[in-house]
Amino acid sequence: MLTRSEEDHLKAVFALLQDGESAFTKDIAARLSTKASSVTDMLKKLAEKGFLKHEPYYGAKLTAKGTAHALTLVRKHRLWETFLVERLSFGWDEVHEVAEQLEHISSPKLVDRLDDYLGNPRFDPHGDPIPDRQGKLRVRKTKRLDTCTTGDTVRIAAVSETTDGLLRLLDSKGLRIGSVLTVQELHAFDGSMDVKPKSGAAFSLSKDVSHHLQVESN
Amino acid sequence: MLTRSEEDHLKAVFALLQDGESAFTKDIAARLSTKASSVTDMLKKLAEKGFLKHEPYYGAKLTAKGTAHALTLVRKHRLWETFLVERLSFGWDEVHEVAEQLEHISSPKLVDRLDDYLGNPRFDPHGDPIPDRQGKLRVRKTKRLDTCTTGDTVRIAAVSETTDGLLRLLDSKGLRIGSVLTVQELHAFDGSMDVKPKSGAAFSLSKDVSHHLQVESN
DNA sequence: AAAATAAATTAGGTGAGCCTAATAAACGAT
DNA sequence: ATCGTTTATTAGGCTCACCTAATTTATTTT
Repeated sequence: MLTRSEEDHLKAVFALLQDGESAFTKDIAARLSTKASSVTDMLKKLAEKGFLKHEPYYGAKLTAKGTAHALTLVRKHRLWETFLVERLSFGWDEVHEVAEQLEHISSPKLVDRLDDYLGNPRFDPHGDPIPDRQGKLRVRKTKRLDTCTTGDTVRIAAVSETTDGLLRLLDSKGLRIGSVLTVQELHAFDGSMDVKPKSGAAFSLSKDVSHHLQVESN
Repeated sequence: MLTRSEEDHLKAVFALLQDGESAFTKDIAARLSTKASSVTDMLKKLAEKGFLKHEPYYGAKLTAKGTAHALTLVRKHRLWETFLVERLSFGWDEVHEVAEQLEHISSPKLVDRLDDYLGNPRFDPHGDPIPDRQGKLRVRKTKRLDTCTTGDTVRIAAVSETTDGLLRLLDSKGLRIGSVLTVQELHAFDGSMDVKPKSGAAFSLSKDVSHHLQVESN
């Protein structure tokens, strides 16, 4: 059994590895708002328990066991978010903290029943894929909005950074998962782009925003 | 903010006081499977924080603040049990441990939304009353089955000790909340009684069992 | 390649929440 | 009323998950 803190560290490692390279001590610490030395302690413990490999000074890599456990956490987190939004009418921008607590509830039966109750959803309210019972992640072929070019018409599939600020900004523009929009113009000097939603007036999105929107071709 | 352990101690005190007299150190320790000395520590802390009054050697009494907080815990526990049984098809005898975890999730919004989602139920699957948003407990006038006499026809309203053993025993006899039965004969020598369900053959219930069944007149 | 810088680890300390053992208080029986 | 038993508290110690400060390793700059 893992403690809540151990699970948080495991999830942080998993999340960092998802985004590309190694998970470094300082990045894990930043993500969890703790200090590097605390992270080192934890990495040693998790390595001893067989959830990851810790290469001192070169970060951590997950073992199969660690990946499997991290996926159950992601599964729980996203299922609870789905429950909160779809059944309890929470806004998609206010579910994160609560799901952060709920994901640590330990009851395999509960997770699977919840999954069935929600109709075995494939994606959560942010458009992120929900691992299935076996821990398989179904991925979609998406690209970042900031890699699109003029004329592309795409559907928003996911938001990769779920900060309150970004989520509220999107909400204020009327954007959500599934929104369809066309790229109208690219501004090279600051990376911003003008986009036009299917219905409504065009507006501008900064690079900061478009970088975090995963889209699929329409 | 209270820690999980503090909340567990608070709830134990509340539960003991419900059943009558003072909450003594040893009883709290027994309920939480810890040692008396640990409980003393915790009682001091909770007293300092204003949730209870600790009279050394004479147990603990809750303050208004303590009672209010305990009631929010009871509310959460019973709402989650209701959710698990009514929405996720859990058996009423397998929800306790999970609800024990869920009750510590801290989000007032979540509790109230869940309450609405479930249709503001007044009683949980064990027949115990669910405190409302203001912490008010609606009580029913019930008596224990072992205080009934021959000829009484009553409906099972609640089970006061929710051990797995007792719940399964009831299940095996076909008894549940709402079951109606008639007292047929009392056996003074061991306190057992013969009861006949509305449909089906009569059987015997030990004092141990009838003592924990809260019933209301039919 | 030596020096400066950045990052990670180690060493050592703290508070929370538990424990055991020792002591003190309350209670029940004679 | 005193003795013996039960129960509670205190004293002191342990582990866990954090911290700061010191040290070591890796990387970048010159």
